[in-house]
Amino acid sequence: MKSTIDEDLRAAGHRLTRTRRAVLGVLERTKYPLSASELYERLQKNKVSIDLVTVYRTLTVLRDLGVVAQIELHKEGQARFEIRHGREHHHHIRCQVCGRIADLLLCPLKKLTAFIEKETQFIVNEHTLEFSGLCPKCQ
Amino acid sequence: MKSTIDEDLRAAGHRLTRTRRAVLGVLERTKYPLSASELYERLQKNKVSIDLVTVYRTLTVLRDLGVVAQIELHKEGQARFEIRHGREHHHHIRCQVCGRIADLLLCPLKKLTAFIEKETQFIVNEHTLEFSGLCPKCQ
DNA sequence: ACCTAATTGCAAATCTCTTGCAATTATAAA
DNA sequence: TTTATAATTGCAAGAGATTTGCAATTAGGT
Ligand SMILES: [Mn+2]
Ligand SMILES: [Mn+2]
Ligand SMILES: [Zn+2]
Ligand SMILES: [Zn+2]
Repeated sequence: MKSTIDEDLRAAGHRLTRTRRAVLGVLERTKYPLSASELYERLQKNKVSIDLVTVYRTLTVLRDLGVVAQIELHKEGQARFEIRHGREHHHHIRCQVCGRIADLLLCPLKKLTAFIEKETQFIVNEHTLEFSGLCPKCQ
Repeated sequence: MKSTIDEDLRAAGHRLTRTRRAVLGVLERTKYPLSASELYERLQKNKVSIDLVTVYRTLTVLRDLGVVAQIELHKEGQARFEIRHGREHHHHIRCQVCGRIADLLLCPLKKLTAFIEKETQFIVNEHTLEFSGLCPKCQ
């Protein structure tokens, strides 16, 4: 039933290279979604030399495979990515002052999605749900 | 109780100029959120000559005043704006094929917001909720 | 009419993300 | 192992959206 990331990549004709392993490693170790440039910085700290372009291309591949999720937070101007493989679908809240992002381990949109499909006659494939406000420290 | 857009602008030390009136006019007449460049094109068709930079600056002012809402749809890469003043808070669904955007005249997040505030200790100020899928014509 | 602050246009800069292309590398067939 | 083929990567350049600097214009109040 469940496949490994390596299997997912190979099934699509891709390879799990050293650089991809490094990108996945950083994402696995981080508990909130990272932007491409943040990821790039962390790789450099880890003495892993990968061009920023390669980070983007890697994220595109992993996102298209469904291994990582692309998340766009309100007014951030840059996409963020986090591991999706083997994790529960969830949403986030972001502090407008310090930028801290916390997971919301829930999704309340099952019923609403069915309702919207009936009302609009659209087929709903995706949704984004994001909150922002003030974290405990910044209040 | 209710203020006019003109009053809102003046209260903040701004002026309701001809160009701002033109921007607001286009937004009033359009039933879905427009990007800055779309707005710019429509102004040109209306023989209103306003620089794209001015469109951006106008939208920033109106957004900060709460007169228009800034909406970011998943993977669109550009912000959209629609009149908020005097309208009900609501959300949208976008067709992944033709790009058509429809209003969803609902918001199911009152209770969830209270729950999240209790759970995370954040104060929630904003949320974004967006759906995407296939519209009836593109299925 | 005069003063001051707000507004605007134009050019240039930023930021994020993508593309072209040649060099490198992984994988598997021969 | 050698060879062929396709995937991967880096570097330079390009694109698209949005912002900034600055001088010229304009709106409103006194
Ligand atoms: Mn998360
Ligand atoms: Mn709307
Ligand atoms: Zn969800
Ligand atoms: Zn809502």
